[in-house]
Amino acid sequence: MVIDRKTQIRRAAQNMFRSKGYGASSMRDLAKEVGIEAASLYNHVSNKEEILKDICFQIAEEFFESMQLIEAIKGKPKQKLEKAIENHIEVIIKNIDASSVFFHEWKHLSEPFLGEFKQMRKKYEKSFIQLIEEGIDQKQFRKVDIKIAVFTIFSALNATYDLYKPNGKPTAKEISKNITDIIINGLK
Amino acid sequence: MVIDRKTQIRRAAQNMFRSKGYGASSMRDLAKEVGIEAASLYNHVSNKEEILKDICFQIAEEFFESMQLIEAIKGKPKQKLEKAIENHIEVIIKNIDASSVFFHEWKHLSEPFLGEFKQMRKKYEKSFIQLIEEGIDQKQFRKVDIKIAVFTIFSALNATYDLYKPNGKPTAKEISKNITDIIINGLK
DNA sequence: TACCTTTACTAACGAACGTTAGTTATTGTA
DNA sequence: TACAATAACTAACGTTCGTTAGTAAAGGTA
Repeated sequence: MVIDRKTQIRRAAQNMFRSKGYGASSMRDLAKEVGIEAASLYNHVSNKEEILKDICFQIAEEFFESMQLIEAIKGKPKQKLEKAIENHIEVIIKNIDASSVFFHEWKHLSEPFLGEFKQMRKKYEKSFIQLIEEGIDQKQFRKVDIKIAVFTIFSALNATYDLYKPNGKPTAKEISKNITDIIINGLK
Repeated sequence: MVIDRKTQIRRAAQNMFRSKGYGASSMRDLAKEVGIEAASLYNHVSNKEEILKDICFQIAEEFFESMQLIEAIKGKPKQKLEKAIENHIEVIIKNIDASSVFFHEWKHLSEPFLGEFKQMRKKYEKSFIQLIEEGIDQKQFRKVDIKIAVFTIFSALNATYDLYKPNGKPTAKEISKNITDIIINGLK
């Protein structure tokens, strides 16, 4: 399968930004990875930040889409939360480099993208908050501190980065199942 | 209280590395924050990486010390794990900027520090793994996938960064109690 | 064939980077 | 009072950075 230069640049950037960080990844490094000169990158992207912006916003899009599917479900909060976590982890795994950049490198965006980004993230968090509120209202969940719970869950989902190895064990499903299990049922 | 220049530099660096990242923090920025010229920094530190190294290794030291206290306790695994989590969060909160640097900027270390750092972290993780293994053996915990559990817990503890605001709500104790509660008992 | 678009190249720009050299003012100590 | 140490400064170094200008080769289209 042939992939075009822009995609090639994008993939190299995801990988490099993830492993070295945005600031430590130079356009020259990136060009070398792709196999062209640094100046040639500018035939495909307009500047360095655009690459970061595209990565961050595309992943944001994916998270949103997966959440919209959840909100359409007519199920109990517990099932919805389980599904939301599963979807979230799936998005991470399907875009393991890009989503790591999404989580850790967004702060290098400048305005107006930075503000827009933060807003989107807040909206996504709110969806999870509502899910847990619903669950508490319907007595499916204990009466936990919602804000702390949501941030704990979000952080816990980031374990995926340390756990997932392409084409290896544990599989995406196993990771998803186990993390969900710990969040819902705890260790005890 | 008078604090010496080196401490002043260290604190400014912790704060700047955390908010902008190591790569995006220049010695000139740092100097400005301290109120001196960039060159003057070199009267107090030998180079930029040394600052990062000192921050990372000092926090590593604190995590280790807190874990040694745990291992000396003669209690049940569940209590030990609870105490370990509590201590861990306490170290984070007591060094909120520095520990954030510890978690996110260590990758900018070069050898031999990088290798040494990774080794220390692995050792610390192993302590948690043993705690959970013990708990499963003694049937205080369910039979979860240990590796996934530990990484999930570690990640969950990082929620502290998003939750803790100096001299505000929620307090360190509240954060610690709630996160521990979710990890041990789950949402259900 | 003639032209346009695409994509690569080399060369270079100005800015910022970490760091060093050399100097000076201040302070503590003999 | 004389000397040494400390910590600040200015100036500059060589390097790397993101990016632009200008050009050439290749391929598609009229």
